[in-house]
Amino acid sequence: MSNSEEKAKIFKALSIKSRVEIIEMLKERPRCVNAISRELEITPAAASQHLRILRDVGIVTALKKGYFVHYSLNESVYEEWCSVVKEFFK
Amino acid sequence: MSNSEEKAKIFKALSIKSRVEIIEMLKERPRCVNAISRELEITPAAASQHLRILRDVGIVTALKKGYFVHYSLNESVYEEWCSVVKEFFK
DNA sequence: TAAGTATATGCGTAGATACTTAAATAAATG
DNA sequence: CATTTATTTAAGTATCTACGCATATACTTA
Repeated sequence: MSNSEEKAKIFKALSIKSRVEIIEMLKERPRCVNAISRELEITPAAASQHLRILRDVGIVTALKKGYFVHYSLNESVYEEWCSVVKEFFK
Repeated sequence: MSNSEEKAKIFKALSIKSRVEIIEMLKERPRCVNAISRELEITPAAASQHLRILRDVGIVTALKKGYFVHYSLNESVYEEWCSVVKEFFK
């Protein structure tokens, strides 16, 4: 994947308000789908779908605990994104 | 516009490889549509449409010179985007 | 004014995307 | 085992998007 394709991929994952907000929330602490959907006032299905997209690009990880799924920020991918984006916006 | 909506708007404008590349090019120096379309190997029409989208969000400006239109980065908007993005990725 | 060049725009198409509802799956618990 | 709760997935719909082509517009120059 070319450099600009990589950047576009990152930006695309964050091109929707709900997903930006999910990342902001997960920067504070991990949360389950229900908590996310309640805070963002979207249906659990919609939250789940956004989380799948974020999982697909690796920025969040899911950990099943009982019937809750705890989503958290993937710190190493986040750091990677930080450098890529800072390199673009320098 | 909410803070995360603003961020999503910025990310969305950059969610396509061609547009990321256009910004990279314009960071170097202004260019006309033809130069952009040739460098990116896309039709002038496609370049023009991407430039319109980038113009709509204010990140580039168009300056007509004869029958060339010189596109350049809007430095102040770019600086604004830098702070918004750096605040998100800190 | 005719021809050539640069850019913009309208329109159609194919594919992507976001969202909703409903059903399926999985785990906990009475 | 039946019920409840959390999450995912499927299916459907509406909307958006990128792109190409054709055409229009604008400007230059012979």
